[in-house]
Amino acid sequence: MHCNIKDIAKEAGVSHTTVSRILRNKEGFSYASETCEKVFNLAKSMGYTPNLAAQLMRLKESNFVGIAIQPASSYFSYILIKKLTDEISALSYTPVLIDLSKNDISYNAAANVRPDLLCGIISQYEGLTRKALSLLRNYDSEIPIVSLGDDEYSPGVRYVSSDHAEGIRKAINYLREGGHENICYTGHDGEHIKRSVSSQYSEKSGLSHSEFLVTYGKYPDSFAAAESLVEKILSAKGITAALCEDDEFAMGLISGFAKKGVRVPEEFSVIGYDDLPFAAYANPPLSTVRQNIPEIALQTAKLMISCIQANENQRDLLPQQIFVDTELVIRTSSGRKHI
Amino acid sequence: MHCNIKDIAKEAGVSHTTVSRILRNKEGFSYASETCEKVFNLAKSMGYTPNLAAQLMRLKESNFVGIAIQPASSYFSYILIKKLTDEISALSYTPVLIDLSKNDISYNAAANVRPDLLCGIISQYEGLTRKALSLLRNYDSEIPIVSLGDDEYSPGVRYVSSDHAEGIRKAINYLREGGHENICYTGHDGEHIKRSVSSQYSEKSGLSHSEFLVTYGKYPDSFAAAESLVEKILSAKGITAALCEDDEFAMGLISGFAKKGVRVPEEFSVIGYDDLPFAAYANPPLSTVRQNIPEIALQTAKLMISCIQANENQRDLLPQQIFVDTELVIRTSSGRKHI
DNA sequence: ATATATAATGCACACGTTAACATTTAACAG
DNA sequence: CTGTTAAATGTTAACGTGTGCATTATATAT
Repeated sequence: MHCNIKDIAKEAGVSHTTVSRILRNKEGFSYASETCEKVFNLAKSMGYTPNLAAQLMRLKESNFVGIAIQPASSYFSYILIKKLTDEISALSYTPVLIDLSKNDISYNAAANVRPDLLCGIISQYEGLTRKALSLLRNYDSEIPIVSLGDDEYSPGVRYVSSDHAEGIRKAINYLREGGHENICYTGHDGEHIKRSVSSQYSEKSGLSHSEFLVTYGKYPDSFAAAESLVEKILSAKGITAALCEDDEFAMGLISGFAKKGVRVPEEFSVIGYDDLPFAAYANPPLSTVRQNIPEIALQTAKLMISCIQANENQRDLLPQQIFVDTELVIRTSSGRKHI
Repeated sequence: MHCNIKDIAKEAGVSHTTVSRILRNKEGFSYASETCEKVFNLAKSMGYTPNLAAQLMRLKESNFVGIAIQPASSYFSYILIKKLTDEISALSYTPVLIDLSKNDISYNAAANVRPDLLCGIISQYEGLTRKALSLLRNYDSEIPIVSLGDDEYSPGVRYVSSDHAEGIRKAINYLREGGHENICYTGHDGEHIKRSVSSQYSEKSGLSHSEFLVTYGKYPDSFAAAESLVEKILSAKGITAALCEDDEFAMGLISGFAKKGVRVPEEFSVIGYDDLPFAAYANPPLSTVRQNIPEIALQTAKLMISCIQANENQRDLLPQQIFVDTELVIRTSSGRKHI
């Protein structure tokens, strides 16, 4: 059997309180150094580890950080989530993947982890953040939320995001300098869109709203959505370059062009977004806007834990948004306008 | 504040025991239907949810299923893990990502979730399974482990895996029928290899050991590893086709060939493995052996939960291994031998 | 009418931990 | 020698839940 602090106390000839205070090295208490040593040694030799359930019940604060992920996720999301769980673990917190879509409040044995057991929530996009907020309201809980990706609309929710406006502007400027006059921004305006293709970007990045070409309806992934957009792009005469929502979309577009006999980059320039692992190995290798995933994960984890550990006053000092720089990576799928 | 069963009891004019037994609808107790109704209604209107920490402490069994993931993961792993967490959630258990590489036993406040809090562990490959087993031994815990991918060597560990021997055989047979006589199986023999490229498969799938061409050393991903293998393949004269460890490797290989001016599939046939989302949109579209990820996830989750819920006798009846069928998907990166 | 079963409930404790509130001893100032 | 302070430790209660062991009232069997 697994031992507890009372077992150690009995063995050491002290009270279990003493053991608790020494092992958790509570400040404000002075213990004889020999007592401390005895307790530490016994804890080690007896293989003691604290009972997390009891701690949780007593302290009413866990080290579980909930990560709300969307049902259908892109490669980008997966990589980001993985990095994020690593960073959270590294900060001595425990990442728990929570499924907010099924997470109803019920008096039955808890199916999913509920907000009252978590010390913080990281949510993957606006929609989930709203869901999390409404759940928290039911629990009248005050645990902090950090959102991945920009969310201007959820009050009190901090977020970490790539600086998309700047990233898009860099790509557009590059294309314009290459002689492209008619550029479109392409993506999928579905339920699970990663970055909102909204007018806020058009202003910031110098695109007009008419330059947005997006797909609607259900597609299994970005690839399929992109392929379906090819006809639309070709029928809108004069467009010579596309900036895509993500690298998958770019690959789908190139695949669709290939089927129509349109050569990339000779006849059409395509720029992806994210710089996923496959981007450099695609045919042609993808020009793309790289998102700094490790940095996003690190900043998100740090902001989350800071929020958790801060008291109310300190929390006010923490940044409301953190923007992470992107990098334009030029490979072969884009070039100067030829025709 | 969040209410508990005593609050409900007071409101209903019954003892908290009554509330507990009714809400958890314990068999063997008969309660007046009006009492039941009153309690149910109060639980709902007061927004009651059980305190998981207290339940955990009292029952000494959690619904946390630990998922041990390797530090560097492939796209395949990410998709599988996501599906797996969905299935586990659907079965009313809570998936917790655990990082076994850092999970030491310590008397400090538990940094990561420890095995004694989990009701089961799913581990992603052999190496992690061994780590988990050794941790569990320290805790003298008997919680079940299910491994993803075949692991013949860990006693008592059940596993779910694609039938790789059959998958590889199908691909090899297809290539042979296409006139290819010299085929190589390529992959990366690194620390985090997904499927062990070992002699067990050569026998089962009809490949000789000399037909394995693998990379060694550190590479950031399968793509890079594959590119580095191109010279080796070309210098071993006569090889006209390669079956790859995964689709990333196949894409890397094709990219490497392109840089050397070798055309795929005209001069060389490449077959991937997994059928990742990008495979159909690669240029050329990838022939590949599809792994049925949803089915693997489903079977793994079901086996895990069955193990958890089974008593010792029932557990003996559960399958030791489950093999999931693969499917050969022929696209454009492979064809008949031309030269 | 008495014994027996069963429906309907309550009491009190235990799980392992932390914390508020003591208590004892020694040191040290006046 | 008394009063005060600090060092070093202990007592006890509490967190919310589930369960073993009662208890009461009612129905049914003999």
